[in-house]
Amino acid sequence: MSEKFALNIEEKPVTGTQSIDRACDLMIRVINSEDPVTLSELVSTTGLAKGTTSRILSALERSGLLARSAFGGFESGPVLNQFAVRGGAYTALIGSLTPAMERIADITHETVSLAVTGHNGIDNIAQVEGSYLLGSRNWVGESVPSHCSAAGKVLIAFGGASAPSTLAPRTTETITDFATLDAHIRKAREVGYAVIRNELEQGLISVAIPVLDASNKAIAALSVSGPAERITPGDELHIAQLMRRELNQVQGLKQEGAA
Amino acid sequence: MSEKFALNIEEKPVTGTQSIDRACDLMIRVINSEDPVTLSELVSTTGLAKGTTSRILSALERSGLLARSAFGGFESGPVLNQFAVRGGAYTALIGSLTPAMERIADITHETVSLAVTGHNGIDNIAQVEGSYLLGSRNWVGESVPSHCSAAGKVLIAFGGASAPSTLAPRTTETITDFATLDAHIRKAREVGYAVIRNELEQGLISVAIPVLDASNKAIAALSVSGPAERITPGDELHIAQLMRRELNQVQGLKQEGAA
DNA sequence: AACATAGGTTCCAGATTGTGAAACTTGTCT
DNA sequence: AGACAAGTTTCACAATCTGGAACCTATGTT
Repeated sequence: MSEKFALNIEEKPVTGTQSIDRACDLMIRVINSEDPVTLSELVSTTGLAKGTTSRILSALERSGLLARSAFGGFESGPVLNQFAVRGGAYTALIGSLTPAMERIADITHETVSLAVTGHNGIDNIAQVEGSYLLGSRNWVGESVPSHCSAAGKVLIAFGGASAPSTLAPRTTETITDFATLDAHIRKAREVGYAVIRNELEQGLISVAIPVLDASNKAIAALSVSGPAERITPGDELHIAQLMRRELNQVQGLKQEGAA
Repeated sequence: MSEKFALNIEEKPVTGTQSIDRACDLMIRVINSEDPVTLSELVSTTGLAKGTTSRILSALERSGLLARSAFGGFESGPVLNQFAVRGGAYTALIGSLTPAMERIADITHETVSLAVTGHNGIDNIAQVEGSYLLGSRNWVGESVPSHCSAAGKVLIAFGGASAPSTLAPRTTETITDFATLDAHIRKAREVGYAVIRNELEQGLISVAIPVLDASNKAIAALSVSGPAERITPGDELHIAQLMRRELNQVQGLKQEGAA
């Protein structure tokens, strides 16, 4: 009944951190950009005053989080780059699952991906290429909406993500109403895997299973993706079973059936 | 002549960013820590008020830069972890030099390291192990002072870093006066490589050459490290020449002899 | 069960701090 | 030279952040 309202309640006032929020916003814009971002670009995209932006960026630079590129513009600084070479927080997870992902890629010849719940959608954190020439490009480091990715659906189904507040369409087949999404989530919870067919991009099929922790909560999603010509509806179950089988070989992830 | 003064002038007033400076400090403490850091720990180490710390950390969490660990405490958040899997700013450099580093390790059997100028010293960003059992441990992600590392000396000598303001001793042989350091820097500039013998740690020898950009400015340093028993003073030149030879094979780094 | 403690969040009055317009540099193109 | 673009600094003002204290809420103790 409260579905109509459930989405708008997110807003909280949150005060006392204006400058920090602005600094975070600037920093994220800089590190998420391929190329260095100039002060003026940031001024025009954020709408902040030029002086304010300059002052904040200088502070971020002083701390080493950001740096000025030799050719002008801001980019990630030594502190963050150093953090990156250490590998971030996902290293252990990626390391333990890579062998399984490689075996799955060997068998299916399709691209195998690992994704986690991110700050704004589902984040792809690792990928192993299949042998087909036609396959997914490398999308490590990118995010996709949870309602139109197989990984997103299983993560929602198994408690690893919450449903998005808006269902933006990506194709004509993207799920755009909550009732349908809910049906897919329930189905995923029932059968243990989720599928997208043309919902993220025309012709792209993806099958995902959850990576569960000791309490059966999803901490990540493992998926196989390929073109509709190769992955038929009849293949979905087999792919899911194959992934489950390989994942069960992996040590130290969960104790099966901790009821 | 002005050497006596040159060191104390660093201090600038810098105002208008108190809260951002504090946020950066907290963030850096969190991401540089192995394990999640709790609010109370941060309160006691920084001396900030509890309420202030809580508010700042919440803002950082809200932005996705930090996150709360499932077991309590703060750790790197999805935005930074995602940045890390994309590889940070050093990916291209590491990728292009890794083959050369592996060949050097094959030939010398010693540990080969790549380092850049960091926010606070020299940052090790990649390493290839030699075959000896006795060798350097993996110090990727760690920093060393520039005056007692071979990488630091060449980076200073070839314009990639500035000399440190204080020369803290690490061993009895660490250079602690600027005149001696200056002599080493000049020598490095002259012969094209730098050496440390017991200056960082007793028994540790390291030979480094600069990785130059198109304008002959050092952007990184390549080094070979091993125990004094294996790397004699007579070996230093050969190691440097070997590294230079392998580095010259690498495409796209610089045009040799650009006036 | 009541109590105590630790770890964290929220509140609020007050002034320190951050703000933004404009002036000022610095560098680049015509 | 002159004009322009990009970035930094200045300054008066008040909005924003501060920090102490009160307030939660688990967890452990008697």
